[in-house]
Amino acid sequence: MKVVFMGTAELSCASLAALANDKQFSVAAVVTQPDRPRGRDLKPQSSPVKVLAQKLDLPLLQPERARDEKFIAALRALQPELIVVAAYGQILPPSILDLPRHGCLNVHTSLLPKYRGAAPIQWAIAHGDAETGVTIMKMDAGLDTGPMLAQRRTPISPEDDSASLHDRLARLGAELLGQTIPDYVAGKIQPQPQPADGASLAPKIKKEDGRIDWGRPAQTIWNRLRAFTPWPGAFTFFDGKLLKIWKASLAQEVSHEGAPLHSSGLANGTILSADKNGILVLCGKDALMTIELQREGGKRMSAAEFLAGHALKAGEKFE
RNA sequence: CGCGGGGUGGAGCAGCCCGGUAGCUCGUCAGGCUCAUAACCUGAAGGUCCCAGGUUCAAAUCCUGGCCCCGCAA
Repeated sequence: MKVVFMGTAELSCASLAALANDKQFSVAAVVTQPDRPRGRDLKPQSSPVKVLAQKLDLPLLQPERARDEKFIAALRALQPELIVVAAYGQILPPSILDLPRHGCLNVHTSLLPKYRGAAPIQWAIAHGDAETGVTIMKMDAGLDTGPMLAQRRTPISPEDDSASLHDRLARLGAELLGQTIPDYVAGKIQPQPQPADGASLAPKIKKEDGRIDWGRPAQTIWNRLRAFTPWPGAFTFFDGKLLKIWKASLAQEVSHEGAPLHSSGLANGTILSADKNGILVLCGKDALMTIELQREGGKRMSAAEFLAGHALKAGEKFE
């Protein structure tokens, strides 16, 4: 069956690979975003999908805008029977959605209708959800509102951050896609409308989302830290410099000099202790044990390494 | 040439502005203390100060050119 694949991010690559490796599919073209300035020199860089497509020796299309008439004409000329979309990064017009006989399928990394939008993985962790998953749906004109074909769940563990969950969901999505398409095309799966209840949006993450608000409960900060790792990273300021926190653990029932924390009178963000186990920081509720961090311009390192070169004393504050 | 920080014993940093014996915290090793320890005390080993030129009586330090790492930005 002739398919066209549309994707841009790293997440898309597993799905593209699955399609390309499966003999029942023939990938007529790969559509990805144009090369964008990236990296330290701000030079245009290929998207991960472009790199993979070139490696697989697949035809590549990089329209500036997906709704461009010329691009749509080119797409139509390929006569795809199905279009598969995964983290492409542009809204597709109805003329594309209706172009292939079997429509457009999308791999979305959440249990729809929860977390529609750009950053479902991150928000599932940030909200402390016990599980998330991946959904294959038939695209319609709305934002991730199309009827669903298949879903698969995965638990979110305390060790998960967005990087680990991303990789797992990318794999799951690719697997599920390969299993679902044949049944769908054969008419064995009827797309089911998304439930009206439980819908929510997972908006794009902004840099500022990574800024730690020490006034929040440690549990919340910890969830957000894992959600925003590796990007944009959970960060705070110390000594006027940006300080990223890569890893931390929750420290509940902490006391300060024998007294419960909330009556200590200390400001949120205050360093309660600093030793090789980590840097313990007071939060709105409980405390956060910082165990891996990185100063701006510096390398990522353990708290013990950091403390060897930066004299941190109890009582100083993270801002 | 988008902006900026950095490369100093094994790790993390100071010293550089204002050239003149390379220092700190930790690790390692040896000894001591201890029922014992990741604790404490004493001592020791370990460095082409990223590379190549230049200036100078003298360069980690000043100048020029490279290489590498990182933050911002995307």
